[in-house]
Amino acid sequence: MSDKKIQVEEQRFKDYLASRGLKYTPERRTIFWRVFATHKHFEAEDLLLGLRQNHQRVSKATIYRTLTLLVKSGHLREVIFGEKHSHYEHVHANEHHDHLICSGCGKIIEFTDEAIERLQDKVCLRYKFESESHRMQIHGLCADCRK
Amino acid sequence: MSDKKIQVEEQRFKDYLASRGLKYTPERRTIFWRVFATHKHFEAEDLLLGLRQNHQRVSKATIYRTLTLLVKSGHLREVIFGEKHSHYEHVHANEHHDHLICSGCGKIIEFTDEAIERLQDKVCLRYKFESESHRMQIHGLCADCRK
DNA sequence: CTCGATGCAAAGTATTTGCACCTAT
DNA sequence: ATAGGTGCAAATACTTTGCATCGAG
Repeated sequence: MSDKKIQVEEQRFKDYLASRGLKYTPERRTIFWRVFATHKHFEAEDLLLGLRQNHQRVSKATIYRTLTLLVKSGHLREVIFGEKHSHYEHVHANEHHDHLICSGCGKIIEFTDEAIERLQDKVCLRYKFESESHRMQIHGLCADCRK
Repeated sequence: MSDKKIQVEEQRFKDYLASRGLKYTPERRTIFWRVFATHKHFEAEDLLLGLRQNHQRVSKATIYRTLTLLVKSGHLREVIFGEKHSHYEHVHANEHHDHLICSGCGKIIEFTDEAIERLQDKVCLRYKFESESHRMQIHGLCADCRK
């Protein structure tokens, strides 16, 4: 994502906060920019370490509190990959993807498949179920690890 | 599942244990039968409470240790429904199903869809990925909760 | 009789919360 | 000025582990 686009997102975040009387503090800005500085999935711990290496010290509590806000504001999505802690990824409008998770090297490959999306909608219809979100994960070995 | 079938599974479990020099203790038998006495998804805590109500006291540690064994022996499958703790379900040979999870009442609806399964295989081919297992979950509102 | 199993309590992980002090608005 | 935010340490929730004792094979 370009800096330009990140700034647009940042404004959306500021607006979100302002609209409910919350504040855009230096800590929140620091976390916001670190989160959008990378495009990989990450965990709370990764974020903490990344900030430390940049000599930007923010407490664990604030990181968790801010991640929660970023999920509520629609900037992040929480994903659980069979582990007991959360992973986060950016939300990109109009794009849904699923994951292939390699049990060999831990690599996470994203893919999109329109046909699967449509079939999921059909399943919902069949059960009169109103879908809010969905996720699909395939665990196995990636091409490299199969060799 | 009929008692007859459960006994067959129990034998498989005994064999599994025997084959690696492990023992079929009264505690393990107690847990085994409770696990197969119901067909719903359950959590470690449910199991503990269920046993308590039956005046069968088994320690939490043993429950966790035995659940791990039942997963390894292929009797149970571990599923995570967006919460941070595990849910378990029986493994039935040759049957794979996915889940609709109602965010209103917490109900979990199982469904199978052959077309989706086939498309998942195609995705794996596309990425030269060797699938070991997969799961799909759709979160939303069930028919009852939509009213 | 022996090695694995059990219960308990303590230790781990990942995350949340209470509180006194601080600061963006 | 004041409601909301921060860091810290303690609390929580779920699960695992160390250890002394027990019991299945």
